[in-house]
Amino acid sequence: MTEQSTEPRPTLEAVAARAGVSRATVSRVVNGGDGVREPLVERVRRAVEELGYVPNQAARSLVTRRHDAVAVVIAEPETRVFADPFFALQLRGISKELTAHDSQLVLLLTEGRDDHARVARYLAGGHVDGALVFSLHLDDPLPGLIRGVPTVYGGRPGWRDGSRGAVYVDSDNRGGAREAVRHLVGLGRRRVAHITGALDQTSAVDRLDGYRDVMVDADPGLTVESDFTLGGGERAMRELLDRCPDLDAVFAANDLTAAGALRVLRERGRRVPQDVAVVGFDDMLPFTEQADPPLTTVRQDIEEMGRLMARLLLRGLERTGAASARAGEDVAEAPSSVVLPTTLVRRASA
Amino acid sequence: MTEQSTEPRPTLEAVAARAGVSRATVSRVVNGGDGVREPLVERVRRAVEELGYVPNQAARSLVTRRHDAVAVVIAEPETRVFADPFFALQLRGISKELTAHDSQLVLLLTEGRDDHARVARYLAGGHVDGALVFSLHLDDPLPGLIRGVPTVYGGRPGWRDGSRGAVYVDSDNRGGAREAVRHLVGLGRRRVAHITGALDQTSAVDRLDGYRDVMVDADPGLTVESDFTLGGGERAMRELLDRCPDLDAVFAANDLTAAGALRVLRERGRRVPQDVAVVGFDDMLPFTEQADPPLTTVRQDIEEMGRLMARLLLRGLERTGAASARAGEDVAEAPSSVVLPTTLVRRASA
DNA sequence: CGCCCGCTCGGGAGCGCTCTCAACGACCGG
DNA sequence: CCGGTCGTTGAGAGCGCTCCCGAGCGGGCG
Repeated sequence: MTEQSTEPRPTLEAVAARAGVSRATVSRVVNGGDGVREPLVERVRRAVEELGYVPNQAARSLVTRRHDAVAVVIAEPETRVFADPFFALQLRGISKELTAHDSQLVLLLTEGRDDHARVARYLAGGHVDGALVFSLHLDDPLPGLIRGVPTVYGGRPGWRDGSRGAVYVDSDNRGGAREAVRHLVGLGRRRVAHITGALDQTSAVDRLDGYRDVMVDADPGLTVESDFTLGGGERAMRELLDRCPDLDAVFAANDLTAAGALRVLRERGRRVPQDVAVVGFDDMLPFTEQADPPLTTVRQDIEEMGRLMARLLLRGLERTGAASARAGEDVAEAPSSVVLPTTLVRRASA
Repeated sequence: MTEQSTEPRPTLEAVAARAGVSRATVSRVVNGGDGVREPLVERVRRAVEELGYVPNQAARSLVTRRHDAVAVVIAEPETRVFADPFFALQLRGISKELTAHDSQLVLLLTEGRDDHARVARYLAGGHVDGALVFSLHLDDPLPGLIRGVPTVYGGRPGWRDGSRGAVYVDSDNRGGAREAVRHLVGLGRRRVAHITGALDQTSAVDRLDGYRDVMVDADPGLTVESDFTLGGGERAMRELLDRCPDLDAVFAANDLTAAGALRVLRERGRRVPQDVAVVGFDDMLPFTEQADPPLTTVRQDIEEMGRLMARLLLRGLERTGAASARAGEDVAEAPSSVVLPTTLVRRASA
């Protein structure tokens, strides 16, 4: 392992001495250089360069109370998270946005219940400026434990009392589901079934609601609860076929579920899309394109969701910290939740 | 967005006042309580509890020069990373181990070349105690830029000069490949082809070497270069079939590539495994189990790799920082690289 | 009985930085 | 020509913590 170099890193003091100015001046230059005359700026810059000076973040945080770091909390009791590229893409979007604002990403993965306390303590400890939280489940205790830390949620939190002012970024799950089902109906399908996702997640609930919006008088037997997994999709599809052999379309809560459905349909000798049309949700590439037949699905821009979450949080932080805002300047609005549109991607399965 | 509470967080001083002791004593209790008599410990603990005191990490780091944080660097010029659960699982292993040692995980994703400098600067800035680096590509400039930060690599770094003492954790790619090919040979296959991974990654090179170890005199035409992707696997399989129509087995550098191969084989009317046996690499679940036919593949324990990387790094840090080690106590060995075994998982495809 | 040692505890310095405030010129208007 | 003002710089305090050192106090041993 590469060893830690023992030579001490240069301090502000050292740079000041070398440049022949005071610590305060060096500090000013390092932090943008406002109010320092050009020749001095130049001299300080050179000294910084020569000494390879890098500010000590700990010392800085100690006085500024800013950390230039944001926690990303992924409460993840199940392994499903890692079965699709959802979080990876989201992280990527978040990372991009944070990097652009010189903020670091502190990743907090939880393992079971006890861990929630740990995460809450960490957040309360003021190590980070804010938090981005993926609250997957309706009964997740975490949101209740987070106090005093600006937070943006990924996906609408499922609180009974109407998500009391929480800021979140979500896809238009309900609208997307509606579009998917309308598409199936537009194809002339009348017996449109729905395989739900795990109904302790708002995304699954919203997609189910979207389905119901269009299929107002649908046979309740055409809806079967599942869990967003491939195996779950298979099981659900078998149950549906047994119960309603005359169904002519399936709207699955996500692509993985749709994949399970496709497999069972083939197994039972139904042709897709001739006998049964299938629509998924997510547009999980390259899987959807490579499926047999290529899957018609509802696309959501996952990376953009991540980017937006970060942007919302950072904007909120700026606002709070903007004591220095000039009078007369518009104070930025408190950020509010955003619901991103979805688009139906038509391929061969419906 | 939940607003930042403005009431100031209690300091050591406040706890000391409440408990009627000095700052130093509170500090001792907070850091383990050695050398403080029981009744005092109790009183301090209660004061901490009542005030909800949480140590200010910035202040602490300022003097201790420890951060209890480790950077995870993912140099990721391609999107392949997010197509399989590789990094997610690795991260999970890392996270588990770090959590157990009260360390935080700072995630650094890079976007293109300029970002390497940013990452290097951050690491040099002494924000973290060490780094875990996934150095995917042979020509990756990052390892050269990392100075003075204890580092453990994920996967053998591909330096020409023999990886000069770098500590890494890797799977036994070569051995795993050998086992896979031997299995095919054991099945009576004589024309065993290999679809390589992206050969600018050591894992791909090592798997190719493993293949060659067994197929010493193989027709060079049976090896075709690819890139670890599904589409790449398809292309490679087509090329192979055109070139060597008589092949009776394929060892693909990973499961995704194998999936592409399976698809093309079906398309061309070859039965798997009767006409052509196929083995993959990774055991990427649930995909391998659900493939048609279920894929025989070489499993590597990705999560364990992550955990091990973190453990190695932390052990190295302890060693360096263990100035307080009692004389006579064995000084821990400098950690050295670990190569994890792989196992062949036999399913239907070979 | 006295001395010395070891265990507890508190005092205080200082980690590297930011930020306020005062000092100092230069410059402008009256 | 002088007072006021603004722009530029430096001095110094202090963020919350750790850790060194020395004071105080028993207790064991000679």
